[in-house]
Amino acid sequence: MNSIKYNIAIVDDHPIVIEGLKMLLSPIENISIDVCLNNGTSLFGYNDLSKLDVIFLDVFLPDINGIDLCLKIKKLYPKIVILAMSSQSERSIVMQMIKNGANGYLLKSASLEEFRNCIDLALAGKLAFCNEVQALINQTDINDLKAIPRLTVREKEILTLLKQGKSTQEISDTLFLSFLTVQTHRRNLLHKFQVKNLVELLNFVSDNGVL
Amino acid sequence: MNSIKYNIAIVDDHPIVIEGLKMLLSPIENISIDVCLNNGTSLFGYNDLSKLDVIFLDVFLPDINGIDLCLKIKKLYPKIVILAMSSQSERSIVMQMIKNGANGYLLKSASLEEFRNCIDLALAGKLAFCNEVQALINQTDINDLKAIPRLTVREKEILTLLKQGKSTQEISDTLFLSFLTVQTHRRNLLHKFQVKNLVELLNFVSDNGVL
DNA sequence: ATAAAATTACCTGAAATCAGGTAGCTATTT
DNA sequence: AAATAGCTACCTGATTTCAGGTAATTTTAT
Repeated sequence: MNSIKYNIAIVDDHPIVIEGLKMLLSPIENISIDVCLNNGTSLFGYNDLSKLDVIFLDVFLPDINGIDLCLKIKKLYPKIVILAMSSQSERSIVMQMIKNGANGYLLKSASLEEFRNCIDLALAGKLAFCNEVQALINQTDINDLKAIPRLTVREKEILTLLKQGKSTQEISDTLFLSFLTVQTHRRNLLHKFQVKNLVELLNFVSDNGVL
Repeated sequence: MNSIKYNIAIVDDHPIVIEGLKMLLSPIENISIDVCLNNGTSLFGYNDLSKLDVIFLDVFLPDINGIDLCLKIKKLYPKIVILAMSSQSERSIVMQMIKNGANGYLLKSASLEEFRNCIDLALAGKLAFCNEVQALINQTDINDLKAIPRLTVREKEILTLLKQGKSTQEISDTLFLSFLTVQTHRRNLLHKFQVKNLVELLNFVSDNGVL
């Protein structure tokens, strides 16, 4: 056997999942698990990032949004195959992940056969989805028409505080901004998301994993 | 070595987690993994249930609530050690699980060392928690002092609509009530839950599984 | 049967949100 | 150098929420 070895990285904040993946990947001969990380930022501290062929990427990480992380990696190294993993199967998240260049999407509830199939497909350079996600992709959903707006840093800050139940006054106090400025940001957020009040905004945000 | 072998069962709907646990448990000599299941009901179809010593039990299962399942198992076989596992660390859930007889609670984000420690502790018949959960248990939480108020039927109806982002006017229209009546109910809800605005109310409701 | 709880509804007034507009300043990109 | 995007801040006015009170009617429980 002189076949090329694929260099693999696993990024997941659940050590137990990393172990499971190792177990799953160990019988496959032409791969080597180079590095396992439990957060997103340390990936950029990894020296041999450019040498990686495949990254197993958890969508929900403690530090960085997996969706944004995927885009960052792909911008730097478009050739790296990214296989997204998560526990929940929210259509919008799957779609965003694919839009950001992910080569596949696996639910952690997928069977071992599905995992193996997806790994094979991904190594072969194809898009790979577990059954449940595949079904999700096939159905055309209404929520897709409503694109998820891109938020600025300030807007994210304010949105986070709104989520905690803070009032405009409290937000302006904590961020050292004018009351009127915060009002403007709130209005812009409602407008961007096409919703009519704060609760609808927060519902959309949590349903679509915006933050 | 003629030490007694512990009979272990793993109940989790994520095959990858089962693999991870197998990997983790495999080096430990005095245990044998008897059965791995991906749902709760099939546990009762398992013939040698009474012979089990330890069950690793996922809290969120597709068919049965892990909290209820724990109680059922403990009623039938109080001697079986149950180690609960979940991804989220919600205090109320951890507390309920312990109340229902669980011998430990592990987050899937716990380190491998924490897993090993907890397994050792549990096998020794002690309560076992990962660090994060232990911290959760130690802190006397404000939410505990704040007892969950009992809601009337009407209040539940209105709360459900508020959760959907409906305004007072919309609620009064859908429930055929006066605008002023709905206002009164809203005020009563805010007062009952000791919160200052709608978002805080809805946060409390979803954090404590009120509805 | 009577008490307690729930539901409905109103009044008043303060506070906050929502909606439209404008506008200066800064940083970044082309 | 000019254009674009982001952040800041103000004005006005309508609408909604929040907070206090009272009170009649209906339902539920003892």
